[in-house]
Amino acid sequence: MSQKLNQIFSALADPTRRDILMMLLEDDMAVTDVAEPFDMSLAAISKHLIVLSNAGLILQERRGRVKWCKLDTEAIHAAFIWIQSFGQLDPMNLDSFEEFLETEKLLNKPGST
Amino acid sequence: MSQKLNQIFSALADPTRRDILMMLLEDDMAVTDVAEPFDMSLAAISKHLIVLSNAGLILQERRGRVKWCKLDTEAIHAAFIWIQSFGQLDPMNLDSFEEFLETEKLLNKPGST
DNA sequence: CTATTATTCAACTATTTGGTTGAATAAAGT
DNA sequence: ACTTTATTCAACCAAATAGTTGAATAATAG
Repeated sequence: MSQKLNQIFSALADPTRRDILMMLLEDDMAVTDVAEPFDMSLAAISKHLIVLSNAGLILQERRGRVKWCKLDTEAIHAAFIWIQSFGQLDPMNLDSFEEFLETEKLLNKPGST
Repeated sequence: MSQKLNQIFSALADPTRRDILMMLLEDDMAVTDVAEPFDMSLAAISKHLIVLSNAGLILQERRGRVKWCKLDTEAIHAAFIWIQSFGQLDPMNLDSFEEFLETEKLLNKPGST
């Protein structure tokens, strides 16, 4: 579980990989097509895709000589849940929650207890 | 912005650092107290705290010879927003959304277009 | 002033990461 | 069969990461 979160967060820590995920939001893609917009070798993209796959952020399925990549929501969901549970952020009221935290920050100076 | 997300996610990718954040959820702590439960040198924890601080996940404030660490919600909020915008996850309806995605998975096989 | 406590710095090490290139494999197309 | 297309493998490299230890700095206590 902790190990899985390690993989998910470190996969998300790379901007190329986040871009890939965004691209896959549009549609499933072959490895070559994923690589196309990047100024980077195909092998490098292939490695990024393996990292994403190991983290459970994408699924890869070979069809003939093409390997299709598609989003897998499982991992992103796990990350989402972790962050959500962290500090009981209320996603429906982020703005007001933010205000609350701003107030907290002012009131709850370190050492004030 | 992208750079900030890099820092936030890679800070969250380490289990020691996630543990530290969880500890700080309880209360603000001095560096030495943060280090106490870990089987690791103080210097190592100090470095982890600097990583968390650089990512904007915590704030550190020196009071006398003690440096207090407290959560900063700014960064976790940014990560939350990124993930939330990703795939338009509706946090209030995660279960039904999950079901939706399961259905999508079955219908939207790669190469089905 | 001296000792103690809290924290960081500096130097070093091992491992991981993100990239490269060229060769290898796999599946079609002709 | 031969060629092209899609992807990965293997070997390599530079930089970053996570840890160590011992010395240095900073502030408080006696």
